Amino acid sequence: MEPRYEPKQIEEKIYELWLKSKYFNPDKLPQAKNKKAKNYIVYMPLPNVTGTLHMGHVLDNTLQDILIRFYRLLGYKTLWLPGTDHAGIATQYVVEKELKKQGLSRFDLGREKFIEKVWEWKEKYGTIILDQLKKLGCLPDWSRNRFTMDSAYAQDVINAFINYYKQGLIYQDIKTVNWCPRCHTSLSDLELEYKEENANLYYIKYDNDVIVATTRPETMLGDTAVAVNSKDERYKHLIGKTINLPLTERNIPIIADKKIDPSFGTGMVKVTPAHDLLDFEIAKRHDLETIQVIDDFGRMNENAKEFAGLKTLEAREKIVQKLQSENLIIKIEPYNHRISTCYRCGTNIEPIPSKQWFLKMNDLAKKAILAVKNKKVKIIPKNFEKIYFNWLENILDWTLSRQIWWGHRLPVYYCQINKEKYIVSEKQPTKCPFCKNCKMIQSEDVLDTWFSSALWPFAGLSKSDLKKYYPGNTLITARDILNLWVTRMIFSGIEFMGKPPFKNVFIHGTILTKDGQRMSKSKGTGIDPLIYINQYGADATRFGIIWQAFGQDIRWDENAVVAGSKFANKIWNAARFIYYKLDKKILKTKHNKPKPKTKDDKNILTQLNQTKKNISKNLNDFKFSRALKEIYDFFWHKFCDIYIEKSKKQIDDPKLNQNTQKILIYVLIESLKMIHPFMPFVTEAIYQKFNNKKLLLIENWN
RNA sequence: GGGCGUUUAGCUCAGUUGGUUAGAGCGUCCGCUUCACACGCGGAAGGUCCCCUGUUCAAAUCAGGGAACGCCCACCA
Repeated sequence: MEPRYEPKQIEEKIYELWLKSKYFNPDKLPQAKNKKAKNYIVYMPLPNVTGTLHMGHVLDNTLQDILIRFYRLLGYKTLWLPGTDHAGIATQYVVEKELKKQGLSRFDLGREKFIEKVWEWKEKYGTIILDQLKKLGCLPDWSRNRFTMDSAYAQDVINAFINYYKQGLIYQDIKTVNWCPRCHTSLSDLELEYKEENANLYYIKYDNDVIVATTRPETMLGDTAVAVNSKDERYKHLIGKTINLPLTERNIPIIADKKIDPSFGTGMVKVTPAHDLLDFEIAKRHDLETIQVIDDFGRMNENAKEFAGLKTLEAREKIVQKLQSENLIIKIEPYNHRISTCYRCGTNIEPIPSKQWFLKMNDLAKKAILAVKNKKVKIIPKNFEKIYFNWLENILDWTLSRQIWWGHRLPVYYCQINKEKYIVSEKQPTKCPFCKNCKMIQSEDVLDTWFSSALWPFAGLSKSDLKKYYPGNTLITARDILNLWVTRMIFSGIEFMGKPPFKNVFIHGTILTKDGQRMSKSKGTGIDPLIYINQYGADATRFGIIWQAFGQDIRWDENAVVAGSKFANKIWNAARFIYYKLDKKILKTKHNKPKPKTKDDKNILTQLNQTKKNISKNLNDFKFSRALKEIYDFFWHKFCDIYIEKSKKQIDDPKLNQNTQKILIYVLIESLKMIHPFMPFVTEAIYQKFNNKKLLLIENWN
């Protein structure tokens, strides 16, 4: 053994050993023969095929790997199901960015060619993260790896859609929805991000008595009413009157609605049902007309008359100028507010009316709420349950359809003659039931990518696996996708499998930079974890991240990785001491629990026992950092600093020599087992020096 | 506007049900190349536990109030 632990030379070989063993597959484990062996199942949060490993993946997957390795040692049949997500908008966006470098848009290529490009991208980059996970030492069941667009998976997606449709939960409607003019698609409420914007609040005189305040004057061309609060004494006399909408020939009514806040602006609000979600609601209540003035690409349309063709911001300027020339702008005051943007490309969202498919959420939400209330699913830490309930209790119907090209197309087929007529069908219909003649055309829309990822816990498993490996035990993920993904998996699982897909949801922290900023590629604050893996080794990197992962926010500190590499070296050297100090006979015999002969013997064996218990308890409670500190403290300060030092003298004593050797090797092997889930490479490498007949991977915890 | 979280050593963080001199890693200082490890060993310095008030024999810990920072949610145009 070298005096220094060199991870680079060892990690790859060790990983090969594990791969060869096939022990990542629960059916190939020694305990698979034991009918009483229980399952421990973790479904990996699907990495997107867009990118590369980041610190969040490192944390997320290390935690999962720890659990799987720990429960495998305990004798469970462990399944860690890996896969990748086609990640609709996200992947489409990165491929579009690639195309843009050549001056092309997806529309230049057309749908088929573009999708070919995306598949090329997927083939090229789809496995990068999975390969990186191998470097990290993560060992999911590679034999069961899935992609969310595999044909079996796609079939489950279609089945799910049809199932919901048959129950009457899916419907088509025209609503004002969140629209990304760049991605050219609708978005669900969860797919928005908010940005602070320094804007202006324009006070516009619509009539001598009617002054409205707005941040978006350009939408006024689509106004179909002015609204006041029905209790607002100032304006009671105006309700029911009709005024002329400036810059147009149209007359619009003044209406009363409870949602109007009398204290904002003048207390009078322009109502633009086509371009504001609240206004759309108000219009529904008052049966107002919807006039669209902004098109899919964020430009003014023909309804905007002389302003047609202008981008919204240009139109805003022009319209304000014109209003000013007519003395209709009373004042302009600076106003900060939050605007919604597309969570993938950052473009400002434009609410526009659009025909989309929706999933009724009421009943599904109730089931998901109940699952947590009845403790069928536990969310840890518990305060996240509030976020979960809050979202579900105020839920709106889910906009399922997207107008992008990369994804699962809706199993909806339209008649070519009567284009409003459609059927929902698993396969391309042979005959159109409406005109009896045409070849029906499949909907151009694809499903929200989260609709398919919501099915992951069962769509990722084969039929025979479903019986064995559903539901799972634990889901580990970050808080930002709790509702986007976890909640939807829960109600999908209940809906299609009759049971929630897992019992525990553990939400870990978010990794920030040392000065508390969010890590992000665009800000340049992201750190590539491979730097640490290459410099310090995978074990040290894992150690570093778990060491810090106590709370919800983790300010990344490289020093923890340094501590990890020192610890790996310490373990290596303690083993090296024992390896060279002990009689070869004792090394090779089975290491049964020895009896203590001295006070120091007794202490170390007691402490070992206690540490083992503490680790089990902490891992059971998802207190990973705590467990790591336990074993760190035991191994370094109790075993190395005290016992190994004392053992040097005991070995010199003929009466104690043999027994002390037995204790040394026993405590070492037991420690390797405890450290293994956290630092799998160095522990397995050492174990192989002592016993190359078996893998530490499948040792017995007790 | 609602909800949540954080605030402890120079830095990153522990501190479980209130109980001796408040801990770890990294850093700093001093000593040591001792035959597992200098990525080491032995030792040391370093804290108004954010502030105020209260409960208590006893508060980093509990209660009330406040401040700073951060996050999430919401249809104030």
